[in-house]
Amino acid sequence: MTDDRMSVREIAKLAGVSTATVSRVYRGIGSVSPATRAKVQAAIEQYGYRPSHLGEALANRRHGALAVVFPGLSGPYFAELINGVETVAVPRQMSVHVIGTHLRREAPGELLDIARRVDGMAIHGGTVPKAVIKDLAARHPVVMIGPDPSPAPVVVRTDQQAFGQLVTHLLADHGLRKLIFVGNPEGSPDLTERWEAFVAAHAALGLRPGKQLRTGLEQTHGVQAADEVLAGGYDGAVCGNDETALGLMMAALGRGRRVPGDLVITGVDDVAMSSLVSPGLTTVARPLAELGATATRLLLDLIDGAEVAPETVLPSRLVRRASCGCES
Amino acid sequence: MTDDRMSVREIAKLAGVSTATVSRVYRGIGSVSPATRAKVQAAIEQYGYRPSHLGEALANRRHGALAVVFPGLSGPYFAELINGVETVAVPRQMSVHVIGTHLRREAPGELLDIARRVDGMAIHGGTVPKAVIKDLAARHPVVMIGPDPSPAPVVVRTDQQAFGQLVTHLLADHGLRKLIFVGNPEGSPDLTERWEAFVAAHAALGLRPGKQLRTGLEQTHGVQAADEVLAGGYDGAVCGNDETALGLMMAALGRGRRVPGDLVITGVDDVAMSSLVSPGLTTVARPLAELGATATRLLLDLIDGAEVAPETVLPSRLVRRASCGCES
DNA sequence: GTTGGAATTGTAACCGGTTACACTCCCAAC
DNA sequence: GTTGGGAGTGTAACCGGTTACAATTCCAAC
Repeated sequence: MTDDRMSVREIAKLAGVSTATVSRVYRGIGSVSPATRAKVQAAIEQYGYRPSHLGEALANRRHGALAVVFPGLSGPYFAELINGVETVAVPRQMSVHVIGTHLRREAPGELLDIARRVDGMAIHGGTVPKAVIKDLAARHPVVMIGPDPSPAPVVVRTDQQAFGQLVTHLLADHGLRKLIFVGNPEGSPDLTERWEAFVAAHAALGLRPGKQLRTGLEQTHGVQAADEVLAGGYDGAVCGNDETALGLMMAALGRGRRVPGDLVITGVDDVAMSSLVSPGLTTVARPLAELGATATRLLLDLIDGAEVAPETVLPSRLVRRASCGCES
Repeated sequence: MTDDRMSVREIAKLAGVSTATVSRVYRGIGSVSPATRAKVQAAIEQYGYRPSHLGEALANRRHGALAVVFPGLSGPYFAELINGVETVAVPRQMSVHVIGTHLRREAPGELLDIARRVDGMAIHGGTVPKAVIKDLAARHPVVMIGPDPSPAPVVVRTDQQAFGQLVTHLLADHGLRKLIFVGNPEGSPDLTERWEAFVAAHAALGLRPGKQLRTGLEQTHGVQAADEVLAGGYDGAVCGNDETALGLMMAALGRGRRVPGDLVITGVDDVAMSSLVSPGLTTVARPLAELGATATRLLLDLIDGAEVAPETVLPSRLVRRASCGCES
C-alpha cells in the first residue's frame, strides 16, 4: 500500500524496450524514434509511472532538496521569508525542508542528520551554535540569513542604517527623550545590531541611551511587555520587530492608552499588519521575501559549485506612519 | 564540495572489513566481535562517516519523510499544528516537508511530485482539489487534518459542538440580536461547518441568522474587515478564528471603540494571544498541537500498514473571557 | 575424535533510477 | 561497391546503502 509503483524495469519490459530507453523517453533527452517513444509513453501513462525520487536522486548525486532553518515558525516574518525561498526553489524543482529549531530537542545532532538529506542549507542567524555551523559548513553548502556571530562563509542581510535613522528621527524630530528598547539582544544577532544602533543614535545626540526591556520577538511577547512599558513613564517604545510592536500597541489600546499620544511605538520589518492598523506603525521596511529569495539563489549557486560573494546586503528604509507622531 | 563524504565501501576497505560489517556496526544490529567493532568504529570516527540518506532510503524502501500540506504558513494556527506534527515525527526520525499551497503556482502537479519524496502526507482540509486528493490517496498514505469535502480515507478533526454553544451563549445569555459572522465559508470546510452552526444556533432560538462577511483567516483580514463591521451597527462579531478576531479587535480599539461595550468579539482556536490581550478573547479552545500530533501518529500507522480508524474527533470547548461580556 | 550449533564475517543481489559505451542499421557520398 | 557517420537502441556499470545466505571458525558436548 505504501508504494506499489512500477519501476523502470517493469515499464521497460511492458513496453518491450530497455530501461535506458524508458529513461530517455521520460526525461526527453537522447534520441528515440517516434514509434518507440509512443510505445513507451503509452506504457507510462497506462500505469501512471513516475520515477522514484530516490533512484533519481541517487543516480544524480543530488537530493533535489534544501533545508531552511529558523528559530520558530510563527508569525509573518518567517512566512514572508519562506515565501521568498519558495519562489526561487520551486521553479528549480527543489523541495524545501522548513526546520524550526525551537521544536527540536537537540538541534545539533538533528541538523547533522537533516544535512544528510539535502543539498544545502539556509540558516537564519542566531539559531544554531557556532560549532555546529562550522561542522555543517565544512561539509555542505551553507548560507546564513541575517547576521550571525559565526564566521559564516556566505551571508545575506539587510542594510542596518535605517534603524539608526528611525531612532534619530524619534529623538531629533519628535523630541522624545525617554525611549525604551523592547527586545532581547542576547542570542539574537539582529537585535544586537539594533540595540547597538539604538545606543549609537543616542550617543550621537549627546544623550544617554534608554533602557532595554528583554523580551521575545513574537506578538505575545509584546503584549506581555505592556505592563512594564506603560508603568515606566516612557514616551516611546522602540520595538525589536513589528510583531512585538503590534502586540504592545494592542495591549496599550486595550488599556485605554493613546498611540502616539500617550506612547510612541515603532517596529522593524514592515509586515502586512503594520500598514493596516490604526495608527499605522512607523517601522523599518525590510525586503523579507527578497531576503529569502536571494539567500536561496546564492545557495543554489553554491550547490552548483559557483563562486559566491561572501556578503550580500539588501536595502532597508525608514517608513514613517502615525504611530510615531508623523501624519498626525 | 557538495558532498565529499565517504561511502560504506571506502570505510570498509579502510577498516579491512566488508561493507556488511560496516553497516552492522553503524546500525548496531547483528553480531560483531568486539575487536572488529572497535576497528570499524575507529574508521567511522576518523573520517566522520555518516551513511548517505539516499542509499539508506533506497535500500529500506522508505523515504523517512512526511509532507504536511497547508494553505499558508503564517500565523499561530499553523505554527501550533506543525509543532504537534514535529513532536511525533522527530522522535521517529521522520523529517517533515512543510508545504504551503498558496505559494505554489500549480498545486496539483507539484503535490504529485512531492508525493514521490515522502512516505505519506497530512493534508489540511480545504487546500487541495478533490480530484488531486483522490489521486494522491490512491497511491499514498494520506491523512486529512480537519474536515474536507473529499471522501478522504482518514480524517482527524475537532468536535464541532462548542462553536454552536458559543453562538447560543451570545444570543441567549448576553441577549445579543445582531451578530455578524466574519469569515468565508467558501473554500474552507472549517468555516462552512461554523457558518452552519451559526445559522443553526439562531434557528434553534427562532431567530433569523445574522449576516456573513466574507474575508480571509489572517489577522490582516480582521483588520480590513473592521470598517464594514463597525459601520454596520452590529452588537457582536463572531469571527471564524482568533486571528481575524484579534485583528478586528485591534482595529476597533484603534478607532476608539470599546470591546465588549460597543462590540462583542469572539474567535475560534484559543491561540496564545487570546488569553493575553485585554479584553481577553472569548473563543473555542481547540487542541491544535494535539490535532497535528494525532494526524501524524495515524499517518505513521498508515505507513506501517496498520488499520486506522477513518475518523478521529478531538474535543473542543468554549472559553468565556471578557470580550463577550463575561468577566465584566 | 567427532559432531553440532552458535558466533562472526564475507559475497553478492537488490533497491530504482541514469548514462557511458558499444552495437546495429540505414543511407548518402565517393 | 565501399566507406563513413549519424540515428536508434541495448548492455551493464554505477550511485550508496542493506541484508539473505553461505562460508568459516571455534568450542562444548558426547
